[in-house]
Amino acid sequence: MAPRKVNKREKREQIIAAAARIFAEQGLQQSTIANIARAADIGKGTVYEYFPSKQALFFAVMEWFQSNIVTEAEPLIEVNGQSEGGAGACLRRYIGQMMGHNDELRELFPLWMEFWSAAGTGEDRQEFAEALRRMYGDFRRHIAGILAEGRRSGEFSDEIEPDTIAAVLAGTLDGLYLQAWFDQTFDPAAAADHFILNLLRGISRQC
Amino acid sequence: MAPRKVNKREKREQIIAAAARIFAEQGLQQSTIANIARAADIGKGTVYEYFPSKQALFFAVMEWFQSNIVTEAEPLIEVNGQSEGGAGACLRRYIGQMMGHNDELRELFPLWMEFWSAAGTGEDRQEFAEALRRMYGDFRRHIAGILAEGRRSGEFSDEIEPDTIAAVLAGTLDGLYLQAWFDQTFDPAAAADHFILNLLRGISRQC
Amino acid sequence: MAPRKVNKREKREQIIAAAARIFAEQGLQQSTIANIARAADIGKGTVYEYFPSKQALFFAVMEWFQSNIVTEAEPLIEVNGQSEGGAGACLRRYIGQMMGHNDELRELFPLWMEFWSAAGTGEDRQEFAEALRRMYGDFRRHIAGILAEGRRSGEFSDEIEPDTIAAVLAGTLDGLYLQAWFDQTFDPAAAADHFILNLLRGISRQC
Amino acid sequence: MAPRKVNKREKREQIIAAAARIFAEQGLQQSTIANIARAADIGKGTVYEYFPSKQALFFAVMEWFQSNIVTEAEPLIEVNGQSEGGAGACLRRYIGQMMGHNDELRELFPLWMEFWSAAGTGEDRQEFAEALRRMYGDFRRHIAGILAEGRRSGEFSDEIEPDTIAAVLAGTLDGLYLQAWFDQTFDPAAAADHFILNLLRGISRQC
DNA sequence: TATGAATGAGAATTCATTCAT
DNA sequence: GATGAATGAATTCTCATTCAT
Repeated sequence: MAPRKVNKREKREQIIAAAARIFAEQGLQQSTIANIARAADIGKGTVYEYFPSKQALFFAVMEWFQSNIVTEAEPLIEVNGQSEGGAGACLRRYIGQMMGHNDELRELFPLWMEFWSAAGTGEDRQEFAEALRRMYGDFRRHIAGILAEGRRSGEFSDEIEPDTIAAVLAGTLDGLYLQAWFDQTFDPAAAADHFILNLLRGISRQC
Repeated sequence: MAPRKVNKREKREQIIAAAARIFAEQGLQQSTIANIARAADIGKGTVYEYFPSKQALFFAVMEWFQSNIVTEAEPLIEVNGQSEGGAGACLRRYIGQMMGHNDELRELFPLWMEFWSAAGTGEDRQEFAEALRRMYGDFRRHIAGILAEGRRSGEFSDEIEPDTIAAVLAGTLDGLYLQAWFDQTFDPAAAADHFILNLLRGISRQC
Repeated sequence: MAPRKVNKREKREQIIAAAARIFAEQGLQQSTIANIARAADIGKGTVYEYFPSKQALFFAVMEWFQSNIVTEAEPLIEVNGQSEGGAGACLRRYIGQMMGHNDELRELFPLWMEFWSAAGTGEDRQEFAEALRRMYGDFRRHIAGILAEGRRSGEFSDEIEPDTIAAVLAGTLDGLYLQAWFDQTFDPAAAADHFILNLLRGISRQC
Repeated sequence: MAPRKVNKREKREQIIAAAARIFAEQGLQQSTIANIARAADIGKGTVYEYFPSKQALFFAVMEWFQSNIVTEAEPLIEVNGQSEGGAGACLRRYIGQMMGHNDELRELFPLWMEFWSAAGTGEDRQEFAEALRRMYGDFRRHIAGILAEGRRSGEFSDEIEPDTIAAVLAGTLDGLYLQAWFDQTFDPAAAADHFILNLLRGISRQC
């Protein structure tokens, strides 16, 4: 009455993980379903048991990426918000966390470029752009929250616009990774910290 | 003696311009040689008289992009470097120039994403990465030059690392465009200015 | 002793009925085993417990169709053969019966086209052609029997060839359904009757 | 300035002819573009230079079939309508012509079955049904014209309905071919003639 | 030099069938 | 017996590239 018992959820994750690796290595276009299936150690057809199309699989990878990476840093804020060292310290910690992802994720960075590309052109760009908007939205909100808190507490100048700065910082982190990708000698975490320190000085009230 | 030499160069440019438009609209993958040829108002085979392959054409677009866009802001520095308002004002002007490109170039922005994608994955990524490195290098050098000048003149703090901040700023501008691409309500030029003002305050000596 | 014997036969019928519906709706090619299984409310694998292949299932549908439809009109002849109104009236009734099938069967008409297609081309066409030959044979024999009876009794001309006319009439009925299928305004039963009346006049002795 | 010079019209016909052969031999489904291309002695991709899809090619075959076969008999009527032997003789000639197509066309008969199948089920059935309607319409109109002429001239009974009889006869011819397909011993032309003679007797005034 | 007709390698996707449970 | 997860053969269609004219 019952066929082979598999954990569909788990297998789905397994395929996504394999696909993420392949997509990161070869790009969306060069990655073939055959490659991905081989990497996931399953048959080509099996991929289609879990995802209706290559595009859908790519989108699933994107969502998986979001939950694993962007969301990962969230706890840092809620808990430590004002406690240790104020908003400035919190911001440094948060940015540091974002830049210091483990190596596995670092290897997946080219995925970002594929996400951008997918959102920039192509049939389903709206869908991809929307997903990216959501990712950036999360991030912006976190940063803006910290900045607003700092402004409210008097740590930061009244004149700063938390939303604007948060948006720019979101872009900054992307750009840092990008620089690091193209210039292997570049240390994005250290650069980010130096930069943030100067920025913090600029937005501090006592400045 | 060489009756069509000019013609050749012109036609090459014409193809590149058409290709840039198509690549920006449809992405590298979706753009077909047929489309590009049609957009350039020539035959498919003619494209191959000027470029050995699609890949090579894409690369040529990249180089054309660099000369047209990145380099465009260069004069601003040399000429106005220290003259009007010091290094801070110069930096603002330079960034403003970079963010304020005309509409034609704005429409070509998706090309960036394609460049990144090409440099992140794929067979010839090294070549593309190298080209991007060069583009960013130009930019970094300009910014670092302004910052170093400001530091030398005493306008900026001794502790700033011009190269690091320049690298981060390069990334920031990319990120700003990206934010604007995904969020149509976002004004990258205004955001950049607000951000830069705060940063300048942070790196100023008197702070 | 054989606790599920009946169940087996019933389930087989259930699958055939579902398959007939799906085949009629979607055609042999477009119908998937998955669709059929779903329509029969069983698992995909279960279909293979009852039929060795899709082709075999299709063939089973064909045989089921024959027993349900073609054979259905048979009793009309044996019983009423000469009794009511002679051979001519009998022929009209028989044809009328064939054209007046209930709606369920009318919906299954596209199956005929699939049968033809299967018998016309493809690997196993011989097998399908043989089955169709049998179906048409039944029908021809019925008609030829009526015609021969009418000739014997003097109702029809001596010169008619019952087998030939029966064969043509078999084709005529197919063609009528076909016309009706493509032209929804066409009433095949009425047309058949008008036609048969004229034909009967032509084969009558007194003509 | 000018590439390889080919007669596109001719090549199109060549592909259609090859496709018709393959479709007739193997059926729509079993025929692959690869087979067709091989039969037409061209590359796979070339097929797509002339037809956007397999479906479209099949449709083109259908239209080609119509112009070659149905239309072929048309001249017979206009010219000989009443001249030689009256409407009855004309009808016999016309039907004879339809049944007596040359061998090449006879071999293509399975195409009909594929046309029906395509029109009975599948995505684009409406389009195919419409095309068949048109073919049958031509045929019906020819026959009905002859019958109406015969009725007007007093050769046929006033009570016949030319349109109805024409519709049934259209179906009859289909059916005859079908019978002949399944029963190789059956001579459709002879059978048709015997049948038509009896029918003509039935619709004649003096009967 | 310019062209576009021809090509075939390659990729996504489908689905009948198998088989472990 | 019943099931549906897994599979890969097979097929359609795309498109960069070649080359005869």
